[in-house]
Formats: sequence, C-alpha cells, structure tokens
Amino acid sequence: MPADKPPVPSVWTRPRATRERPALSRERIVAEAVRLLDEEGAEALNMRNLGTRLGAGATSLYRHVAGKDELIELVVDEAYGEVRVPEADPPGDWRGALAEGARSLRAMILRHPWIAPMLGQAGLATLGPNLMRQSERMITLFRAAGFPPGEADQAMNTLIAYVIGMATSEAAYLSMLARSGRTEQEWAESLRPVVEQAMRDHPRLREAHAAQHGGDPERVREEGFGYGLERVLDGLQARLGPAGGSAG
Amino acid sequence: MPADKPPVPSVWTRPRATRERPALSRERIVAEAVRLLDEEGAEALNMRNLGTRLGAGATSLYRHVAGKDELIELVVDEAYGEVRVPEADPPGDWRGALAEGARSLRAMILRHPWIAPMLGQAGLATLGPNLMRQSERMITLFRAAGFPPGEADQAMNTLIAYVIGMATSEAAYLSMLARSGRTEQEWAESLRPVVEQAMRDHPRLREAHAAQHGGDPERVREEGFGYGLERVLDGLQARLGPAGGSAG
DNA sequence: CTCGTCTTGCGAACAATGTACGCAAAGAGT
DNA sequence: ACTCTTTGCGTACATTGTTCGCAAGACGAG
Repeated sequence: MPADKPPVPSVWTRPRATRERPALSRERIVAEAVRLLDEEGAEALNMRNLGTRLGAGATSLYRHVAGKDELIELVVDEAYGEVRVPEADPPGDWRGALAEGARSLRAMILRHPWIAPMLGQAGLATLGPNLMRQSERMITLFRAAGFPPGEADQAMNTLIAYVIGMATSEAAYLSMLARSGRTEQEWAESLRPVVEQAMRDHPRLREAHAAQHGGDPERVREEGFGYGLERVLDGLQARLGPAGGSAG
Repeated sequence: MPADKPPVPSVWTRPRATRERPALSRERIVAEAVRLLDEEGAEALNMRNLGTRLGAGATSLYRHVAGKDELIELVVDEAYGEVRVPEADPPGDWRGALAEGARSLRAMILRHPWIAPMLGQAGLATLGPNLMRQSERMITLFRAAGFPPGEADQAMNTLIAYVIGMATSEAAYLSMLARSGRTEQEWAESLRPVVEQAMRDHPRLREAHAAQHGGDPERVREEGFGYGLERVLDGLQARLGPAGGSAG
C-alpha cells in the first residue's frame, strides 16, 4: 500500500487505465473526422475539435497522423471507400456497369459535399488504397468493353473527370446552401434579384434558366447529371465501332 | 506615438501625398492577388503579404474588399476573364468553336493551378460577370448548333464539367509538383517505388500505366485531354441527328 | 481661411488554429 | 527493479483573418 500518493488507492481513484474508450488510432481518428465533416462542415475540422470528440487532447492526434494535410488525404480516401463500382463479373452490360459506378461516385460526393475543395487539392495524386481499388475496377470495365490498354485509361479519365466536375459543382452549391442555413426555396428567393440583374444582359442564359424553372431542383440536378452521363457514354461507345462492344 | 512632429515641415518630411503609388483600389488588389498566387502559390495569399506587395498595411485592404472570401470570389472571376470563348459570328463550325473554348478554359486553369481548390469552393455559384459572359457565349454556341433552350444548358454543363474535372486534376498535380520544388522527372523517380507498390495488386492499372510510359508527360496530358474532349463532343453531336447540326 | 464631414489608411490587439517540444504515465522486455 | 518505447497531453509559439479606434487628407459650405 503506497499510502503516500493517493489517500485511498482503489479502483475508483485509479484513472481507469485511460482505456475507457478504445484509445486513439488512425482508423478512429479518420472515421471521426468524416463524421465531424458531415455534421458540422469543413470549417469545423480542426485538431482541437476533433480531439475533443475523441475524448483526447488536440496534440495527441499527432501520434497517429503526421498533420492536417495527411489527415485530409486519409479522409478523402476513406470517402472513396464508399464508392461502389460493379465487378466485371457479368460481362454483358459494360455501359450499365459504368453508369452505376459513375452514379455511385456522384452520390458519395453529394453525401460528403466538403470533399469538393479537397479533390481540387489532393487530386488523383492521392494514391490511396480505396481510390486505387475503384480505379482498378473501373478500368477493368473499360478493358472488358473492348478498349485497348492505353485508351482504357484515357476513357476512364474522361468519365471520372465528367462525374467529378459535375458533382463538385453540385457539392459546392449544396455546401454554400448548408452554410447559409436557409432552405433551397428561401435561398433561391433571396437571390432572385441578383440573378435577374446578372441575367439582364445575357438572354441565352435567361432563356435556359427559364426553360427548367418549375421542377423540384434536386430532380433538375439529377436529370442534368444523367443527361451528360449518357452523352459521355455515347461518345465513348462510338469508339468501339458498330458492334458497340456488346459482344465483348 | 506621434511624439516626434517634423521639426521642419517641408516637401521632404511630408509623406508625398500618399499617392506615390496610385492608391488602393479593388482592381489593383485583385490584380496583385492574382500575381501573388501565380508567383508564390495559394498558401502565400494572406492579407499581410498582399498588403505589403501593394505598399500598404494588411488591414487597409478591408476598405475595398469585405474579407478574404470575397477576395477569392473576385480572383476566381478575374481568372475567368482570361478565358476566350469564340463569338458565334461564323456559325459554320460550332464544334470547333466549342473545342476552342474548352481548350481556352483548360489553359487558364493550368496557368493558374491555385484555382483548382477554389473552384470546388466557389463552384459556379459565383455569378461573377466574367463567368456569366463566358457562359453566355458558350450557350449561344450550343443554341446555334441546334440544341433547344433547356438542353443547351445541360449540354454546356456537360462540357464544362468535363473540362473542369480534367483540368482540376491536372492542376492539383501541377500544384503539388510546384510545392515540391522538384522537376517532374525527379518527382516521378522519387515516387516510383510507392507507385510500384500501389500497383502491385492492380494489374489493369499497371498495364495502362505502362502503355503510356515513355512520352513527355505534358504531351501525354494534352493528348488525354484532347481524347476526352472529342468523345464528349461526339456524344453531344449525336443528339443532333444525322445532320449533325452542320446546317444550323 | 476655417470648420465639419466623409473617405482612406493603418497600427494595435484579439481569436482561432496548426504544430513543435518536453514531460509523464503505462507497458514490454530483461 | 530498471530501462526503453509508445502514447497522451499541457504549454507555448507562429501565422493569419479580422475588428476597432484613431489620424490624416479631400472637399464642400460658410
């Protein structure tokens, strides 16, 4: 009994082994970072905040992560892990499989709109395992469709660029909407005079704006994405000649 | 502490009317910000730095710009001002005109790679005058090609999404390269073991990587961009029927 | 010339944030 | 029991966006 340090050494005075929570780990940190970003947005991601949510101090995170930049790379790849690109097992419908993968990628970006600026920062240079896995699956689909090796890579980049460009733009809009705290109706209403003014000298834009005015905005966005997706796939399919790669 | 009034008021003690430089203005601030970003990168853009370059204090900028966020919006639109989308005057070759506009947009993004994360942040919600003007010109080209109003907007978004997605990815790579201070050859060499390891379990990616190994990387990037651009335009042109919109 | 008023610039100061550093506590191996 | 390594963390510092109050011209009115 070391009666000099604690008056009554017992289970209750002992700091519970510091293991009340499953301790810190890179996986827990990244997972909690994603949750923090989803719930509070990109500007709420800072070391102290994240540490607090993990029941730890801010600087403890540096034992598992080199710094914020590396954390962001990990978070981006974690998000890529949610993308579902179909296996090439049923080799019949390569076009449908690619469309599904593209929609899955868009859905992920819209679920995590904070990823939009990070994509422009980390690009595809991340080399994360999840990104690599999705890329491998997608390029396999292109190879199975009949694209030769070099061109399959270009074709994949084309499709991914379209999806990321489109979804990034949507995500930026959604992020701004979320930061404003208003609903999409209120937002559009409050912005109407500005838009009217900006379109005063641009009749073609006004015309296009009016043409799709009336539907539920989310539906409009989805249709716009689907339209472009079909066009991109059309253009790619045309490279495969009249057979269209349907016979593999 | 103005404890030391000039003992002899004369031209030499008087601070030269503060107009040695043409004073501060929103235009000068934005232009200098672009130059700063080009020369020193995104992380060097802060108020004190920018103020110093303008021969002013950091907080003086707030008289002309609401804050850094607004400054970024202005800078992005300033960059959009460099994009050259052809007029619809010669209505013959809509496809060539759109390709030219697309290449001009890509060239702008590669000239200013720091814009990549900002695009994901500001998106197209910026409503800046230059962006509006380029959009108006581009949608005019689509209308002239034969697309009906609503579809012209979707078609334009498709093309822009592709270009932004592709160029953003390239820009992120170039930014990372610039930050590293190394040449592209050195960078690729130093990253080789990592890439090899990452591709160990991904034969299709390795295959594609090997297929385009050997050419000058910039040429490879340009060809990849050109490939996807043609595919996207193919897919869009197919919507116009057999006539291909060549007759307007 | 003098007196408000308005505009512009700016230094000081504050809050938020990323992160280096050194110390302490816990565990592992001998 | 002693030492070495790993992990957590409090302190502290540098950077940066931004606010605030003050001063110095610009300028029209009297």
